[in-house]
Amino acid sequence: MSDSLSSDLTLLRQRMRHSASHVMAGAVLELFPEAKLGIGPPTEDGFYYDFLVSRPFTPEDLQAIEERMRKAVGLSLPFQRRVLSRGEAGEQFADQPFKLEILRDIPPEEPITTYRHGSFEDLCEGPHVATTANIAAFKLLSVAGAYWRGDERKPMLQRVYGTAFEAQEALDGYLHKLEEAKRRDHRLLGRELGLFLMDPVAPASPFFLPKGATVYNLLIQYVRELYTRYGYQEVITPQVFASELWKRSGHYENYRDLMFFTYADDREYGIKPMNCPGHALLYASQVRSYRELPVRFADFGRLHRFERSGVLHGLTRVRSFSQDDAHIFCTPAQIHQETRRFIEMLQETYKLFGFQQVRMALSLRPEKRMGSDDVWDRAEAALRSVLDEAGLPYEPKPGEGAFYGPKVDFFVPDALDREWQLGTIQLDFSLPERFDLEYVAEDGSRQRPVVLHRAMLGSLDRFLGVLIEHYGGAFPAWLAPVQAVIIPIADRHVTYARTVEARLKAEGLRVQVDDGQDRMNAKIRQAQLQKVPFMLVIGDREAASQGVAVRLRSGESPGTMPLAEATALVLRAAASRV
RNA sequence: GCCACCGUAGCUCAGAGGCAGAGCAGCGGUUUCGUAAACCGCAGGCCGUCGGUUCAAAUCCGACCGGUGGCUCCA
Repeated sequence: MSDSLSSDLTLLRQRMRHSASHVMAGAVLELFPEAKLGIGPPTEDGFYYDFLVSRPFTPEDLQAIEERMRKAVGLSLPFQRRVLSRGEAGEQFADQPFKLEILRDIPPEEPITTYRHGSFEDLCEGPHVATTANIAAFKLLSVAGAYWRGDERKPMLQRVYGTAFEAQEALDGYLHKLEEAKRRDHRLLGRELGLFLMDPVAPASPFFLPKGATVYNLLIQYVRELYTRYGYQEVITPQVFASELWKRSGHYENYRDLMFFTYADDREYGIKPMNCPGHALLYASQVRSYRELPVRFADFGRLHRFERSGVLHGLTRVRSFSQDDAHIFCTPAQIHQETRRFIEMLQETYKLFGFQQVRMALSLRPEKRMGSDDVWDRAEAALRSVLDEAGLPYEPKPGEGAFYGPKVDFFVPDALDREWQLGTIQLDFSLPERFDLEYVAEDGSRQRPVVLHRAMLGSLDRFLGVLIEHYGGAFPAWLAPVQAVIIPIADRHVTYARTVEARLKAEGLRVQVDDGQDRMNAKIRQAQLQKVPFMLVIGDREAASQGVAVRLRSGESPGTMPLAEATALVLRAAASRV
């Protein structure tokens, strides 16, 4: 599909979905005449409309609304645009307080327009499809609470979500994708594959079972290899710091609600939510020369953040986690080079995991900030030039930066085309000030370094959750917690199976013998369900020939081969990291 | 934190005022099998917790804890 075609389709869908939201609002008003209307825009995947109603919608209500919508679509009602004066509009929406509020916010020079289909007329810029019949295929999906204007101090409305497509097949495809996403849910796979569990005694804090811990540690091992190549030094820092530290770093003032505290000897301690203050102490522990910069401290320390209960989700939003975290202390002139090297490392890594398209967002100076304009100018320019040189598209986001510095966030689509934010690199002018960090420059003067907070995978817990969904639980051989299951057909084959096991283990492979009483068929089924990459079946023939019959989880069977050959096959797959 | 919904065996779920159920998993036995589920049996429960209504509560009501989908948040 060409770019112009795909953008035409995007526009068509936007219109259709916007129109569908109007049709939905019309249907809701027919069924709930007292409903007050919020807004009803199209979204990335569909549309929604917000309503203030006396009672929340039930699934039955959704059905009834959808039926009314189908009627309206069947009637091929034209969408008619109308330009109103402010007075007319005020009258038209006299009993719709939210619409009046929107009306007040429309700049005086802009025209007021409405769109009408049938007897329903809504304040709206448009555009819309020609008639309701153009809404080819739609479905209402869910209902949830949503604050008016996204403000938690404002009333909570009922938001009905739906989606619409230009053809039934496209809608079916989308619904199928939702099903597939459900099937790959890392919370289900995490249990089925024996990777991790959660327990109410530690809400939102994962327990990694042996298999999950294996994958987790393999990720760390991979990152450590990169660190060796890219010049990072790993450090280990405390878990709990007296509150003085958090006061000094500013976390106590700005981040306290998200921290856990503990008390001992009449002293208050904060459990670390971030590694940076600890690393600042390490940096400050000795006089630093410009010759040793950049200093890159990496830390896999466990972090705890008291996330609000409503935001928690599986491994992707937890209260206890580790990051592939590192802080780079460098001169302002080194920002460019350090950022460039980081992006190189990050792209190498994302490619390895099969995340092809990296999207980047560059968050620029906010209203409230620290550091001089000169420093911001140089920092932003440094980031821009790196991104431009990398030839990667990025979206500048004015005002979105943290008060302590600009940042770049990295997003990738997974196997189901869902986008995740993984990496980030954030400049920090505040931390060096607060900890009075210095280095001795060439001319002997004391200078202030800049700190770069950076992570490629982000929270490893979250990244593991993303990977589970990305791979659907079928980890590539290098990451699979069990790389091969050895399946003896009958008890008399167990002895030889143990020999095979010993041979593979000697090569550093993670293997298991299934010596249970099940039939071979059941053992294969079990290994398939556990998504083990290799199954090595051993019966009379194999035992006699000192070979193994190889089966892959794809269902392919390369057949029987000598043990040495099978070992090499598994080793190659594990070593290639693909 | 806010709105809605949900908590019954390890897992998936049935039971909706009157004796606590099934399948899978587990355990025991029989079977020794050639590429996705052998057969028979056994065991398994403070029905999330606390309180209330009732002769009687898994079931109705309330609070709390935990989870799910959104919203907000993600210095």
